[in-house]
Amino acid sequence: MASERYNAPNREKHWQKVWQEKDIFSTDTESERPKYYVLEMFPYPSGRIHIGHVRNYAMGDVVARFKRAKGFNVLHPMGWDAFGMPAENAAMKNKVHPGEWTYENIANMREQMKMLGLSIDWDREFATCDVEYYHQQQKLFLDFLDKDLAFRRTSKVNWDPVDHTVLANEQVIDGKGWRSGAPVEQRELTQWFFRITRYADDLLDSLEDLKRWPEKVRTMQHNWIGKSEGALLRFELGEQNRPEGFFQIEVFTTRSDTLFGASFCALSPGHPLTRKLAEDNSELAAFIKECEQLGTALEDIEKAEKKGIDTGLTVSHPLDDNWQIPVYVANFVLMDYGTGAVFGCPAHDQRDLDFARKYNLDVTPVVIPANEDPADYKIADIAYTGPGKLANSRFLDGLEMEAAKSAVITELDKNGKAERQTQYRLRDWGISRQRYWGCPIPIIHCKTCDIVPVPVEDLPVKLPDDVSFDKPGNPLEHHPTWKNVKCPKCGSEARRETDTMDTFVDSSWYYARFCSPKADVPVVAKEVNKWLPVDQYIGGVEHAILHLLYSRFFARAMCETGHLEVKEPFAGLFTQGMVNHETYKDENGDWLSPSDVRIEGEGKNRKAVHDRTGAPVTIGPIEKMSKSKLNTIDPSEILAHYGADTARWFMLSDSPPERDVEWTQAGAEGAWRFVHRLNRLIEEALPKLAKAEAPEPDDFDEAAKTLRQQSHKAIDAVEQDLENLRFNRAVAQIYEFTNHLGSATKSFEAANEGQAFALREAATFLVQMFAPMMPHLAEECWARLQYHTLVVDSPWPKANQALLIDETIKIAVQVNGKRRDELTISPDASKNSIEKAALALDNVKRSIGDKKVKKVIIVPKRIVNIVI
RNA sequence: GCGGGCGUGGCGGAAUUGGUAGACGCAAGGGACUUAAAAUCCCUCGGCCUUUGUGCUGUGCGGGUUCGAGUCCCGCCGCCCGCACCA
Repeated sequence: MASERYNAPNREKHWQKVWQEKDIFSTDTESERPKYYVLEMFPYPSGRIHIGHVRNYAMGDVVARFKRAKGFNVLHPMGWDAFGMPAENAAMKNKVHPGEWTYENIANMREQMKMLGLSIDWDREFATCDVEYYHQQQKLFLDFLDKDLAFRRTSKVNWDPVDHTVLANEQVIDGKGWRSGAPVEQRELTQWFFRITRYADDLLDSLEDLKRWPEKVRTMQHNWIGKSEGALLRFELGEQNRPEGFFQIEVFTTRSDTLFGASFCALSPGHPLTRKLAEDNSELAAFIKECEQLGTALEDIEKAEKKGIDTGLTVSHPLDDNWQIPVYVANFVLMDYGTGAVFGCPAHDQRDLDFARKYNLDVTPVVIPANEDPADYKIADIAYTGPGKLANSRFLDGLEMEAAKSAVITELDKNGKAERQTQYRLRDWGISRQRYWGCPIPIIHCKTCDIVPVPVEDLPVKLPDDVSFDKPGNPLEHHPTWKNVKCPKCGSEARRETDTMDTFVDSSWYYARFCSPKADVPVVAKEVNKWLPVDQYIGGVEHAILHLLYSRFFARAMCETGHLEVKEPFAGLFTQGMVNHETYKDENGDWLSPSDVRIEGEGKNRKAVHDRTGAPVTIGPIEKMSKSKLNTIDPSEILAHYGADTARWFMLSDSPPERDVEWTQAGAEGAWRFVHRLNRLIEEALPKLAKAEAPEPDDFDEAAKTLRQQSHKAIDAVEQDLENLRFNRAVAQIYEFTNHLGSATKSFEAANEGQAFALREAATFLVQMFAPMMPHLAEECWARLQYHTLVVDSPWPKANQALLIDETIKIAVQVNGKRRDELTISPDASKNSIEKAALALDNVKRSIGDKKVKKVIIVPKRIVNIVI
């Protein structure tokens, strides 16, 4: 009777075909059911799916299938984030066209993803490098331009002076270009920007409404926008040495209260005054050059040792003309934030303190903590940033910080030396990229008409196919004909904009495009307003700020340009953790792939050798899977061997989805065994089950009733876990329930009507509760249970509330916080009767001894604590 | 450097959100079945103790709040993510 071993890969193919033939996953656009839009962050088509993708898409698929079972009309699309640097790198390395490389990768990955059995509406698939997609994106750009949401200004880029090319931050390694090895320089280029700062306040305030976003993501975005209310202060330059045309330094500060603690002013290396001074100060010019070699990445700039140069200039203190303050140029002052200049108050800012110690500048505390005496309060190595009362500050002495801030601004405002100002850390979004493989910016530069948008009817501006990557730099720049065009306005010789858009632009509106993926407008209002916002968006935390903030900007910008009515694109967000794996190195210290490594022994004796040569291998730390460390697992081997259900189940088990997981062979095998166990269990239970259409009997014996309670509790618990994306807990529930059903299958009798019914109910529930996670096996079992339907179409069972309530519960009894016994009692027993019963327990009596009971704490349904 | 997060047995983790720490799974050990193996099934499984208990101890480390802390507060340590041109 025992069936053939379940051939998962084989049966999975079968069920995928059935779903496809019945067109199960095409979105029903006419449905009356409530909509539910599930979206996972779409993948970059690197060529092969990654186990992290399996985790991400398995989660999304569980949500999609679960919501479908709950009666929603589900939209669950998939596409490709297909523009970007890797395609160009491949082109340079392998002489293959980026487009060809990308589409080939997409084909491979699509095939792999289809093996996962995802409930995706593949009819809506697109790649961002499809002309049809970027055509619409170019229209959006022109609309943004119209509303002044797109504009040009200069900004700095990393410049490789040998390759004559712009470098991405990740291409700058220790201040040198990754290919040429030449020290990077900074260059000012005129580039295109999106005016995200227009919505700074709205992007900030609306975070509060995103109730189904992780708190940490909201906090990160809040800090990223970085609204700070402060003051703009003006320091007059001393007449000595000051360059022509410069009279003052403007400084933004949130700590105007510390103005009497100022001991220096510092300019950014990029400040106009710095530039001017450097013209005839070679030391300063060299310093600027040194700063520029750090590249444009903020991280590198802030990690660098704090350094400065005394310019020899002084400014007068805004509140005392006789007080001269030295002016430095410092590498930690950012040109992009505030005014590019700061005043330093070393006592109350750590960076300023470090700088002051290095250059022997005064450190005068002006804010004194409550428990300190102003007369002898000194700052050592740590700046004091907390609250306190002002001291050493003339008319401010004794004031609280906030009062002092106001007092300073009010005083300075009288003679125009200060005004209140709000600053944001958020900067406008630079979208220009000097690269080929991106969406062309639809602009023509004409000598007479200046910037001319490409007329909508002339769109799309297609990327030319005949490009060469032999020369470093942007192939569009070198293209002989593409670049040269006639001006659409005056007809004279003009040239195309050769910058393409940041790939973040592509991913900032794809969620909207999925609602009408074939339309010849960016979005069809009726569709997009019906489906948006995305009800559940799932992806990695690494996108917590940029991608999600840009998408929120785009929705707003698309509202302003009349495309959308929904300004928040993602109502629910879930950020899943990464998949990690052990790392391995051979004797030469080179990384090894897990597939080349054989593990021997267990626990402390565990060691690794090279699979083919037997050479010893060092087991390294468990790290994020990355190509450079070779610790990636190719899911296609897993899929071919164990099947999709095993891979999906394992990725959903154990680890909470928001946390990282480690891929282990043992874990995969455990999941695989469970697949077989379920299959066997249904097989074994079959002869004892009531008929599919059998009515509910009037009577159930104790055993049948217990199983029914377990079934209903399990379906209820799994429902709640899936609703809250706690997949690991749902998995544990299912394991536990499977154990119950396993015992019942052994002892129950087919002839006992109540037992047969309870058993069928349990088996049915079990299949339905694991169906979202292991959909293929579920169809297999569903068919075996003689239902002539598909489990994918079956509605989620409703738990019977009456079966969820226990007649008695156990609560712990503590004496002085230590557990001494437990009490079995009715869940609605009164406090009084609980206390009586608890005090009557032998163990409790012994623990109390002859001591006096001081207090009895009773939390109904939870605990009793007797304090003696 | 700045911002955010995480830390519980050999391992992944659970803990009704302040109420019996270790559910469930993996690994391991023992046993059953088998000519044998695989598969399967059953049992044990945080640490300590010449007191095996109604015992002590235990959630990264050190303090604190509370009748009660893995959970809250303060201070450390370690790891991870982001930092605007990787996607």
